[in-house]
Amino acid sequence: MSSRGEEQSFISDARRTQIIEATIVTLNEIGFVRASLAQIAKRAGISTALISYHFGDRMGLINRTIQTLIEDNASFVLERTKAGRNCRERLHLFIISSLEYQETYPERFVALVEIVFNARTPDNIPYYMLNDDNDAEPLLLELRTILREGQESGEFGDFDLMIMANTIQGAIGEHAAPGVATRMDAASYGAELVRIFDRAVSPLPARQP
Amino acid sequence: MSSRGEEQSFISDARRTQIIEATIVTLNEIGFVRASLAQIAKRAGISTALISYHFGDRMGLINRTIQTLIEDNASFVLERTKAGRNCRERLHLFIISSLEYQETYPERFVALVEIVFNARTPDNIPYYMLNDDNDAEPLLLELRTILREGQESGEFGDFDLMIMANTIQGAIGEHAAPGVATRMDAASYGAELVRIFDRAVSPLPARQP
DNA sequence: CAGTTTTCTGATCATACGTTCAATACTCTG
DNA sequence: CAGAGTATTGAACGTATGATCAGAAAACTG
Repeated sequence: MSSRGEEQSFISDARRTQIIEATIVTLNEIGFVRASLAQIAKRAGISTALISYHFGDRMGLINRTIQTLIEDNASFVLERTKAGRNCRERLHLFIISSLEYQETYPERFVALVEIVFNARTPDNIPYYMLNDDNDAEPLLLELRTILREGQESGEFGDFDLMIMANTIQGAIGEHAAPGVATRMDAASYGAELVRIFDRAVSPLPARQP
Repeated sequence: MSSRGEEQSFISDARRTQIIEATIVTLNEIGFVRASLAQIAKRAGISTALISYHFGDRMGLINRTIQTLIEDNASFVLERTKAGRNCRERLHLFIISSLEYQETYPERFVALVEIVFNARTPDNIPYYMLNDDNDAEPLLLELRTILREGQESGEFGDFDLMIMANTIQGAIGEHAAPGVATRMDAASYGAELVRIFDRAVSPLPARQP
């Protein structure tokens, strides 16, 4: 193989995941701005040169890390969501398990936020401004699918698909931020969100005769 | 006065606002991470030393900038919101004018996001994790007031005040991010949000006899 | 165990950053 | 218009950063 070990390899996969985990911890503790290669290397107990060796670039490391975080979050939520017997149930599970993920892996969620709102693509486009048609947002795509199928089956009423998906996503993300909400456990918060969006999504009741 | 011109002064207020405006433009164009004093100074057509002279610290500049942005946004929205004749109308105006602000001053909104999600307090606490009981979030406070008064007057139904406020705030913020939504004008997006939260907030219809 | 490849480090480099300071220009005021 | 206070600059400093490289160490292979 080439001297630059950027591509897949044998045992060093473990090293790479170790470095990524150290990156996540560092991002959570001191944030994107101060998460230098030196800080990450110290936390991983290795030299900074080794990080460059495995990921080539600092940007390479960041990209792999956010990829890991998104896949993690997505598989957690999707696994629990697919147990739903109908669209309404799947929407409930989507909301609840999303909040459960935040509560279970808060450092991973913070790391994800740190990258998404700090990093920019080589074209200088912020991650949080990125077009979402690609597969960088599997959860948003799943959410839209649930909503669309619910509309098609008549389970849900009439609303703008994209906007409702964004709104639900925003509500879930907002749970992490504000002080009061953070002090509330995910289950209670999730139950209330379910109540809110259950009404928002359901068909209008038949007009009284 | 002291040789360090950090406090209020005569004509140099203009300089300070000029520097703050340059900071906003820079944050919008290249983001928080790359928005160095040199870049800001270049855009303002002055030296970096002058920034330090007026704001003491880089952190001082950032704090003044975010303060300006929050006040700007708040006064824009609050001014339009108070025209509402009842809580429902005020909620509508709150949502619509918030989106209108984003559409009218996109670079200010981006700058606000860049700071909130990048900067940390001297205690290493991310801004987006800050407790919201203080006056750093005047719009969130207003939103809660609207919802509370609506509940007290019977205009609105039963829901968790804090969570509903967070949800609405998240929905508004989310408008800026996703590709599809960004390509939609604020008025249409706002109208749909109003529709969604009108239902979420209104009292349950009387049960059929 | 000899040879080859992969993994890893310490040292080094250029660069960019925020901050400081002495010196200069400007703007008032009396 | 002199003199005092204010505004502004260029240069310099110390530091931290990401990247590079030659070479050591380890792991693997035959």
